[in-house]
Amino acid sequence: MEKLIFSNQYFNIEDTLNCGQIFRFKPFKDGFMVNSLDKRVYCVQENDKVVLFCEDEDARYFANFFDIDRDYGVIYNSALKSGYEILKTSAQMGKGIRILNQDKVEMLFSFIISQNNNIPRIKSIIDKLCTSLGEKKTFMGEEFYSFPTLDVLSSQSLDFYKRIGLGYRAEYVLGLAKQLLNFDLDSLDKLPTYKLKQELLKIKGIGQKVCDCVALFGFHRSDSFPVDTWIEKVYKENFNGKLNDRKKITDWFLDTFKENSGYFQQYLFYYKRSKEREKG
DNA sequence: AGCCAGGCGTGGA
DNA sequence: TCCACGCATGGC
Repeated sequence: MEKLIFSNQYFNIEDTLNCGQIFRFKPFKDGFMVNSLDKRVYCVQENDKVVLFCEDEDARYFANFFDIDRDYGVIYNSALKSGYEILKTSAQMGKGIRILNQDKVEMLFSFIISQNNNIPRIKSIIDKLCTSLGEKKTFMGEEFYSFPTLDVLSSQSLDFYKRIGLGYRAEYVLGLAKQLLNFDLDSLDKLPTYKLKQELLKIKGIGQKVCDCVALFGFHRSDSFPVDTWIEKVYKENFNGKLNDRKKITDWFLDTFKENSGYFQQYLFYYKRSKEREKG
């Protein structure tokens, strides 16, 4: 078992997990179990440290997963200095958010499932995918299931996907699985962001918003700014925005925040969604 | 009970 | 090109 220790100055496990970028995690003892592909890491916040436990051979994977080489102080401070009060407030609340480096395939499936759906239900559907099609593994005496392989995903019936609650998205998921079988997503790494998005948009079921999420969470393109119902709300209520078209709203934020867009988007999304849930 | 969720594809103007 | 609409399901 490997133990990785980091400063908590710009690293908070709970905020990083709850800000909507990842769906495969659960509270465990004093911390959280987090899954990615066929791997698992146990994360705990201890005093002024974040401690990660994983298999020895996964140490590098999870160090990169949590984006540990990036200086989030620079990002955080430019959020404070942006001149937008709501962004300052959001950043202060989400100071410990990091943008994870997640698996590209897993992100495509996760976010094609996410459209017109709510986060608890997205989690539940992805969990069903893993428990019914994934491989059973053991970590720290706990059983868990890996994310299914493309071979398995692409050989399911349409009816299977409908049964686990995907509704009209079932066709998208099966189609995605079949298309990815013979496609290497890493080959898109070298493309500029606009070109990467052009490629992702060719997949049926993937529109602007899902495409932006995959570019940000799977390819770490921080010049992406996903606009969903929550962000549209922030835009109108807190930025006094007048645009209605989501693509144009995305472009406005990209033009305003440039390379910091993706990080700021997560601060704002997390803040707005937390606020709304407090009320309810 | 009824509105809404990390939206998208389609068909008609 | 733009817009309105339907869509499956279940969280709240």
